[in-house]
Amino acid sequence: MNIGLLLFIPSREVENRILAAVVAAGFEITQAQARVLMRVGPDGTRLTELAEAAQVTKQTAGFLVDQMEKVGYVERVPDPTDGRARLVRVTGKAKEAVPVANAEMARIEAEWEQHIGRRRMAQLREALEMLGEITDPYR
Amino acid sequence: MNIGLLLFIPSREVENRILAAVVAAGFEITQAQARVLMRVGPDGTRLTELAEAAQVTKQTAGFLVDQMEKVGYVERVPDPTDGRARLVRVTGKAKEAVPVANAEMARIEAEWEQHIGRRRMAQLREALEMLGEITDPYR
DNA sequence: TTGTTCTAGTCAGATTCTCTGATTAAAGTA
DNA sequence: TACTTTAATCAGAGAATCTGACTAGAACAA
Repeated sequence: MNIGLLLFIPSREVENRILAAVVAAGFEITQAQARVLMRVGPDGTRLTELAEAAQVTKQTAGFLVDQMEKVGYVERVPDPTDGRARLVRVTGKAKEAVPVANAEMARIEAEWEQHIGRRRMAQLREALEMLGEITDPYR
Repeated sequence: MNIGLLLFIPSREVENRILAAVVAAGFEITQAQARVLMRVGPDGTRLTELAEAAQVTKQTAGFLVDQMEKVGYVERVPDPTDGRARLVRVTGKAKEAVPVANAEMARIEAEWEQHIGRRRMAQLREALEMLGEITDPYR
């Protein structure tokens, strides 16, 4: 079976479940917004970088950041090192969602480990980490 | 690092590259259409099943099948076992894209194997196949 | 057989996401 | 200074997706 599909299925499972958990906890956020939000670094990240990391155009990233800014999940602050740029930063409000997401993620990982075993789970993660080195445009 | 993201990145890489290869070969198809098309079985598949497998609503699946039908990649035939249903079938025209997609997939897998090694590649596939058992709504 | 309920698919309408192309302002460079 | 590049935004359009309502056939219960 096609490894692209094999990757896609659990990837979507994780996305769906984490989003559902976060939304159930009262946060108003969409999948597309979350994909961008996930890529915001601890000290803020430029829009252009976000766009590249999330693999969308700057316009799309800007659109999603606009929405998240409106509901207060991110803020834009001037970049002190470059007058043209602004840094997108995650606010405290959005950070409250992190433990919710982590809890659901832990639940999923536990289920998976239950099914495929601890050894294979570790191998899966190792292989994926390495693949990230050549496929993640963020690095 | 979040395993959802770790899965998402290479998954999108595969999608992007296969789509690009197929489009470059002269086929007019989109990512969303391809995701549905991939799930059509050898003897045809009902729209409802396609929707479930591709994790979209019936309306969305219908919309995408309409488009693919217009350009001749699929056809709808009555389901002999159920007067309400119709089977979506892949046409010969669309099947011509399969070797193109397979070739690109092979190229990607070779690159990956180059980077992570044959053993890890096999472990990755094994783990993903097993995960599919509990996460693939098609099965 | 005859209702009643369920299922497959479609229609209508709206929202969300995403893109291409053009523009502005600040940096970098010759 | 003048030219080129870069970060971000504006404007407009197209693609993908959804919710809700509907039709026709199937399944089932009395």
